[in-house]
Amino acid sequence: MSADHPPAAPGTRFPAPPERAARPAAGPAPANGADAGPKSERTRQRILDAAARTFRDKGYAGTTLNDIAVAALLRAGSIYYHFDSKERLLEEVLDIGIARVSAAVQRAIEALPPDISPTERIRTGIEAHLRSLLYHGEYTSASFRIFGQAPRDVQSRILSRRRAYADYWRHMLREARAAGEIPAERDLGLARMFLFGALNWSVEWYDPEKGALDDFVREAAETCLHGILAPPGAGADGERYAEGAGVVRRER
Amino acid sequence: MSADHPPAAPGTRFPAPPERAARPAAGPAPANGADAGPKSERTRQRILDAAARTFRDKGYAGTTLNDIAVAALLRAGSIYYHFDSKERLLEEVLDIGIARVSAAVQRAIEALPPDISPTERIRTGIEAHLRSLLYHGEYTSASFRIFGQAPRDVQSRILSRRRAYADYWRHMLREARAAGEIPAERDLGLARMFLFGALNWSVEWYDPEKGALDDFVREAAETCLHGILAPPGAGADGERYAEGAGVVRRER
DNA sequence: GAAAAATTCTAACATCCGCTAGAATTCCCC
DNA sequence: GGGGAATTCTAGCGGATGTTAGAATTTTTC
Repeated sequence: MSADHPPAAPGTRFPAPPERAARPAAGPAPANGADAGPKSERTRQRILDAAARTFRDKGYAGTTLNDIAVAALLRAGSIYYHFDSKERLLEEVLDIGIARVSAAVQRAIEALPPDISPTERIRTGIEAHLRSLLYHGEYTSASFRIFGQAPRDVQSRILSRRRAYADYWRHMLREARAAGEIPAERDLGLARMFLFGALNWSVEWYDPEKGALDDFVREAAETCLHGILAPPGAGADGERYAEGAGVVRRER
Repeated sequence: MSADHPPAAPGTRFPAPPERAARPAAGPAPANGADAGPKSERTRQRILDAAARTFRDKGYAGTTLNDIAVAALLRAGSIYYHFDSKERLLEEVLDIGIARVSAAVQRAIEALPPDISPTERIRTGIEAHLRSLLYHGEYTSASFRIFGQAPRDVQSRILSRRRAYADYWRHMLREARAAGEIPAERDLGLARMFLFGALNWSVEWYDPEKGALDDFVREAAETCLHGILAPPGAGADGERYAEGAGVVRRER
């Protein structure tokens, strides 16, 4: 929005590099573990993180390389040492995003006892999907929020991963129907897209201040599975429909 | 993407104005009805239409005034005769968008018999909302798709109208609960946001080629009201859960 | 601690963007 | 059909943007 780095006064070599800020502390030795790579691979991470957050907040076209650079504590030109272009940066953010959601959901479901019902698998999937979007989900939320803004060729390169994730859900829903837990008339494609819509839209309005994520996620799954109207699956006793139930509870 | 209007060859006055294309046919006399205004108010409309479509497709920051101008069959500078700035153009598109959805939903619901159940009112609202998004809905879909990309001050100026629409739904949901048609434990705020999410996300994927809008809209309401799992409200006979129901019907 | 490799910075280029001034053209009314 | 108003166009300004080249600096290696 504003000029962040005015040109150096002539004679001065460095015009106050943007808060060189605590040179990542480095630690004893990067141990070459999972992500604390060879050396200043750390910078790459910092740029990616900054890009994910900025893309998510300002959109793709609305984000400047300088925005990202400022957030990553370096200058715009330096980004090109780590990434070929703004497009590739976007591509990687999008890719990491779905990969994480996909992994989180799969992991959560595979951790369930093998004989659990398809419905419970779906419920777990919903909760995991939401969690990965809303809890430290800069990549995941960016991935869903700005996919539609990405250039065509980036979209198509990301598409295979997205398709795989969709297939995973398609499969789950079919199993639920095969088990007789989804009525035969229900259009599974539509149901799946509406489910994605309900879940993904939450990044537009969810406010972590407003309540515990656990409660939110549980209630969310309930609403998706049983709809706005229907009674919660468990008890199914008619009393819940008793007159006078119109008291406002904790509506936002 | 590419340079659409190369500078005029010196000596040539007009470098082929971009397909002056069938000067809107004009008709006998504008009759000064609802929207066929005084005179070249028509141009204003053309610009607005082009802006709605382009904003929706490319996002706000991703849209150039030249993009809009090309789609509206004039040059970028001419837009300023009708609108003060790109921001105001956006503002008007967003405003028209919610106004239309809001009006369509309200109209549909008010056309119902007065003694109809809250549930049926909600169902009608869902169908009307979807219809106004998906059928010739350049403004409506733009309004929901790019609101989050709009500059803060534009958002806040649009907010009152959006809030009014949200209140309308809040009211309907409360009445449904008061009538005992929504269980007391259901969080109405969450339900409403999930509903909006499911509906609004449809502009990201709905393909009019894939089937009649009427069928789509009906099935959509059913899914939102009763969830993915529950049986369709009408019959409620258990047979629908019969074994072997896992045949794929018309999944996308 | 010096040489080599890796990383970051500066400065600039070419392009495009939103926007404006003023000339050119078109429209409309009498 | 002539004249004044309405509308559109051209041309360009100032600034921002993605990107690049090469110098400067830091880090690593011996």
